[in-house]
Amino acid sequence: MSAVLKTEKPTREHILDAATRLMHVSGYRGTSLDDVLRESGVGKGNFYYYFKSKEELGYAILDRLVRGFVERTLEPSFADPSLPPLDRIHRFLDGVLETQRQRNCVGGCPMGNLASELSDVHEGFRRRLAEIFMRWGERLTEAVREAQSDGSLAPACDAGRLAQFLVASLEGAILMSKVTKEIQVMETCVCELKAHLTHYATGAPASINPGLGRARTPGFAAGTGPAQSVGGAIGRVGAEPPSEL
Amino acid sequence: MSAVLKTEKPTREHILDAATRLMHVSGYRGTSLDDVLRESGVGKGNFYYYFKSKEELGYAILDRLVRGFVERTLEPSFADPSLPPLDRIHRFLDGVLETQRQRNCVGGCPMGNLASELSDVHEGFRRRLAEIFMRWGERLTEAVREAQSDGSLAPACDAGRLAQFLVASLEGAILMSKVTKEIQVMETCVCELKAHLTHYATGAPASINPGLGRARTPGFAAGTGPAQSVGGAIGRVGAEPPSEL
DNA sequence: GGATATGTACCGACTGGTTGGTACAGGACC
DNA sequence: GGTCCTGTACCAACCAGTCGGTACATATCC
Repeated sequence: MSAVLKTEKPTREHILDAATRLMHVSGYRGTSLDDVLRESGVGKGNFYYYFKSKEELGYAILDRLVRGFVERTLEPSFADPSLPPLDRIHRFLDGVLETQRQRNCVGGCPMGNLASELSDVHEGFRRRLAEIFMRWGERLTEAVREAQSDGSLAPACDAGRLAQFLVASLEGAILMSKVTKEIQVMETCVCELKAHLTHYATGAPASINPGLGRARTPGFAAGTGPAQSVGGAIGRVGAEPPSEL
Repeated sequence: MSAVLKTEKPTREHILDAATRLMHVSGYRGTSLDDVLRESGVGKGNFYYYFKSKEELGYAILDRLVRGFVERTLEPSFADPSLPPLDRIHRFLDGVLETQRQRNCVGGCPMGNLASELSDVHEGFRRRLAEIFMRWGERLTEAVREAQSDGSLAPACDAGRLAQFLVASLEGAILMSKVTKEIQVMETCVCELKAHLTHYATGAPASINPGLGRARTPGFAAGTGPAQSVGGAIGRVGAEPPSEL
């Protein structure tokens, strides 16, 4: 023991880690306090010392989640000065895709999940989530504007609306690859979104979608069976969660 | 009373109606059996006469939901011979948008909600949902192909991938307008999707997004507050549910 | 420096209520 | 009288949240 490093890892952080992991897979309602306590090894009384309710735990998770997302995914892409503005957007899209690939399509977007689960049932969560998505959209808008003043995107295009569309489509893409458990769905969507951006490029005559993708992915072709879930991937997330979203 | 019309409305249907309504807003886990029983006025023993478990009730809801969606939204759009193929796709997109508008952005897509809530937690639901989205995508693929052979969409474009993208983006758009409670978000996305299709048109030089929308909607512009929820819209769905999705 | 007090961190039993599900008795209709 | 329905009483498991109490390090006072 001794006083070598007193702050080994504060209990509050332990709770947040466990709860974030569990709720990412099972949702807010699907995760009981007892689950969180068991997973984190913290007693009940201790939990209520740090959080006054499950609701407040949820808020704390959301706060930490969005901070991690901004720091680890959003800003590293958009604030990279070595990349041309349009490439920064591409890198962002690829980043989100890679996160889903690393997770084997398990969990989806934690913010999107909470939005789906709680928006119509808990106004406090709804408001916070709406604000999170708005901020995300605003940051993307900025990135689009940079690409416009750089000349790689047409200035006539409404940056805010395009950004809104990108956010929504990404969320949908994550959800669809979560339900099909096929990363190919997300690959297709990201590729299609890049094509959409390209179409707004200043002088581009527009390329056509199959040419942009990797290795000719299937899409909805013949009536082959769906899913064939990745062996035991359900509920298993590689040890340390790679990163948020 | 009397035998005028014996099948006034079978109990099973009553249960399904109530459960569908409740789960659309509160989700699968957020809706208890007691809620369903209270809402439908059916006793517990009676419920378990028709359904052997809550899970089976969920499956039944899903079956009815997808049937309704195909009959009331998908086919009326895609099977309309009076419309040129590309317009059929537009009409479908508009239909989904209108449904959300009528619902005041409450509920979102019931299939999308279940997918988000259960995909990583219940393999049976996940498989069924994946198949539903696949069938939906296949029907859209067909529609895209018709537009291709008609000449209004470029034949080089991969119909399956485009359809997959449309489904995912629509789901994302519904989710985002559910969380922001602003139909404008969905309007923007639908408009952007139409533009995306236009870009794949055979000879089109591509129009730019603001020109396609209605009345110049805001997007992510200044840092104005979000949401400002529609007066009392939360949880309120206009008497009879207008239609599914 | 020793007794007293205070604040932080923690524990696990307990409460009242809800959950999905069962058992079973009685009614309606043929 | 038997099959098809239906209402009610009941169950164990689980839920979020409360409670009384403990351990301990640091301050306060004499």
